[in-house]
Amino acid sequence: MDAFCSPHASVDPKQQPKFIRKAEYLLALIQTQTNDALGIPGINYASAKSADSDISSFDLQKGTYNESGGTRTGTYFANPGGVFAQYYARSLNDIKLIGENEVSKRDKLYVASNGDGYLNGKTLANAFAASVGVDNISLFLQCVDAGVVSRDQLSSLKEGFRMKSFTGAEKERDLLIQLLLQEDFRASDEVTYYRKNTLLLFLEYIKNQPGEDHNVDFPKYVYQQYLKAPSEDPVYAGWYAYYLDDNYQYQASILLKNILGILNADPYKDLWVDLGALVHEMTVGITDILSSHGYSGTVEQVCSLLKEKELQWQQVSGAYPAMAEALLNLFYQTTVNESYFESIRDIQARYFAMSGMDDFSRFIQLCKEQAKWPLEDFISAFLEKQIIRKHFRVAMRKYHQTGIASYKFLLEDGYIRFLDGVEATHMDSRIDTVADFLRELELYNKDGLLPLGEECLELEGRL
DNA sequence: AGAACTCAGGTAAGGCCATG
DNA sequence: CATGGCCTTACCTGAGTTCT
Repeated sequence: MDAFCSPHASVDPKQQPKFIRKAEYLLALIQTQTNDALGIPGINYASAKSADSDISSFDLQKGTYNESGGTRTGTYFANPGGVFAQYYARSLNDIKLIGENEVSKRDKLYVASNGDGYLNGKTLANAFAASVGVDNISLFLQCVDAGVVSRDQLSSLKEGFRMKSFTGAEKERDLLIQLLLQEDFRASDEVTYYRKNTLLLFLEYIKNQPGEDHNVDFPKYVYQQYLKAPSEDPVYAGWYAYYLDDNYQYQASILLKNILGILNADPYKDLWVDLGALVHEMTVGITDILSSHGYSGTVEQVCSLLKEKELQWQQVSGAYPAMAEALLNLFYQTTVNESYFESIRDIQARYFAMSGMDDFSRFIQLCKEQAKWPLEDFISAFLEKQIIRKHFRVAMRKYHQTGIASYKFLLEDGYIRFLDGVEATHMDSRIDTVADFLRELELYNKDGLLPLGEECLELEGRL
């Protein structure tokens, strides 16, 4: 952005995506010269071009816009604004590295931010420029301007644009660490450090898992810590609530997936099925399995049975065992976390209010309200209202808004009919991405915390 | 109401690795 | 070496939200 804005400050913002796309494509071409190009956007397209020995120099215009001027097909990346607009711009704006200058009502120009108390984009851009080197920067910009790059030029550019290492770029690395640990950009008057505290919590997690597989679930770790010592800290509490909610969404998706599986198999395949009868049949199938494991009676009674013993996990196959296990998991989590109900609800209201998602605190509330219900009544009502009708309601709302149908089944006049399949997958906190970033910054490695990581914890009084 | 925007999960290709 | 299942990576679709 800094390179684009300084010499081109008065340029029509419509030109900016063209600059961005050429620069991104050029960067991908440069990475084809290295043998460590994993994670570089557009690398497949760039590699294919690079492998074509008939090409002696690369046309950046051709790689970024197809013959009809579109970007969707035949270019390095489909999104018109490039990787920058699709993945990075919103986040960079949130952390104040870039801003948007409104040129006209419709057109905005991305600019590197300049001052205002946060680490700003210009400072970081300058450190990056120093890491890459003046000669490489000017050659890079020269190629983008000319719209063409030769194999020789790519080969000399690869020395400067090393995407995976901060060796020789310590200033830039230290600024990035500073960036991660600075105050959150404020949406309100309250000063917060949720990002910093999450990152420090992650480093503590690494520190406390010496020699273990660092891909072990971070949210689960925080959840377990919270159960040992409940904390008012919104970062602890937030990840605790996140974990519970994630689990709820996962178990609910297992229920939906299996309902769809039952609908899509004999004897219901391609038929309209009486919803009430179907729900009854599924409930019988599930409660038979639960009672064979000793879980029966009222909701209250099942929950207190779970209080007695640790939930035993087994490999299960078949729709009803999977559904029974999913429901048992939710009852178990309810039992374990019930005493924190008020604080979970408070966390949801304060920090996740915008998500608009069904959350686990509602499930706990259902269990409280329907504590005296027989288990089969609770399960029937839950499957019908919270799983089946819930999906239909959401799909219908989307259809009203957009005209795009996403129904997995049809529901009419008390009858249900399968339409399409869906798989149960984990929601994901994307903590892996955070982990990669902290590792690249040399805060830790596979053996554990590194001196820089120790230093971060020490500076923040976490040792 | 419809366009525009944002992002998370889906998908497929390709690499890795165990097995025989 | 061949086979095939599993995992990771690169890219894109389309769900859901917000703007006009």
